[in-house]
Amino acid sequence: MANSQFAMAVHVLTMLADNCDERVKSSYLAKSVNTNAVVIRRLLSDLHDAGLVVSRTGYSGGTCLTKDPEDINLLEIYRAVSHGEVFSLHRQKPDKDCPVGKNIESVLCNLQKEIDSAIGERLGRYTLRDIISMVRRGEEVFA
Amino acid sequence: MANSQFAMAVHVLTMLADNCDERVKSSYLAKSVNTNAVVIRRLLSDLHDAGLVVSRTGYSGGTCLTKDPEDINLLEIYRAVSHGEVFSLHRQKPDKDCPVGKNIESVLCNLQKEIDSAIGERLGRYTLRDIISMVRRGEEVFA
DNA sequence: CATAAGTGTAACAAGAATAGTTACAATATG
DNA sequence: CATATTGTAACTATTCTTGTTACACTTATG
Repeated sequence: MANSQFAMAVHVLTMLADNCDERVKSSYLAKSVNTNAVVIRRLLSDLHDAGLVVSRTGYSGGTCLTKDPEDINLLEIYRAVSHGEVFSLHRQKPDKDCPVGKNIESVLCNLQKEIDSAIGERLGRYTLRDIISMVRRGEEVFA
Repeated sequence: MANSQFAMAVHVLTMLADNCDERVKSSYLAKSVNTNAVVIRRLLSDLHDAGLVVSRTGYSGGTCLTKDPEDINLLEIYRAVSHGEVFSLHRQKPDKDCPVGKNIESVLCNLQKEIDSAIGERLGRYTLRDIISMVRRGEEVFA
């Protein structure tokens, strides 16, 4: 199944950035993302582990960013929620008796790293502040 | 489940490049990749659609490359087998009544395109010939 | 021309990952 | 104490990829 955690994470963090002054509830985020509040809380748990948000339980609980939106870049978000790589290596180990099978994995593994770093470089260019600006510009454009 | 089509495709095409002079059988490829021959034939079908290989049925049938290895770059291979993007957008459409929900998708969609083009740029740097060289170098190193 | 060795592909089962749902303990406010 | 909220476990549902079986069709060869 397609993994939409990064999309949801950016969405959620943008909402939090847009409500820096208050604790935002998972049910509120869930409504905007159009999913279940538990799904949001699981996502927030990962973002918390990455040090991006902090939550409070109980009455008037909710979640806030730990930093200013301009200090959170998309690479951090990507790293916080994405397990795995751009493309996967072989599911079953190739045949070591074949000259190609024997070495193809390490070649692909290096390639994987190179692609990942290219993605990281690109994602690192944008902060949550940029996303907010783009979202707001979109609002004007399509209003 | 993790998608390993690109890894398998590079593996298979490398094998074909290593055996340019003969028609290679799906069972032979399957043994090196360590999977079922039908899985290989399905993959070859995609590669055929992309114009990278040509097959022949019947007795002494099999598959060959359509071009020299130096004329096939990794981006073509990636495009031939990968459906979908680096990260997925929302599974359910976000709430259009929320200012963020309303616009976040188009922002993420543009980001998706930008990341994809970064990947494409990087993959375009390498040809199948480069992969063969790397595989061979690996052979010497670990022999 | 019969047989053997292939590909192409459909149909289905198996496996794995993501997301959705329910339930409930723990926690904080008033 | 009553209420609202998070955190998380457990289970189900959905979706995607891979593996397997089966078989029609194609080609070379004796």
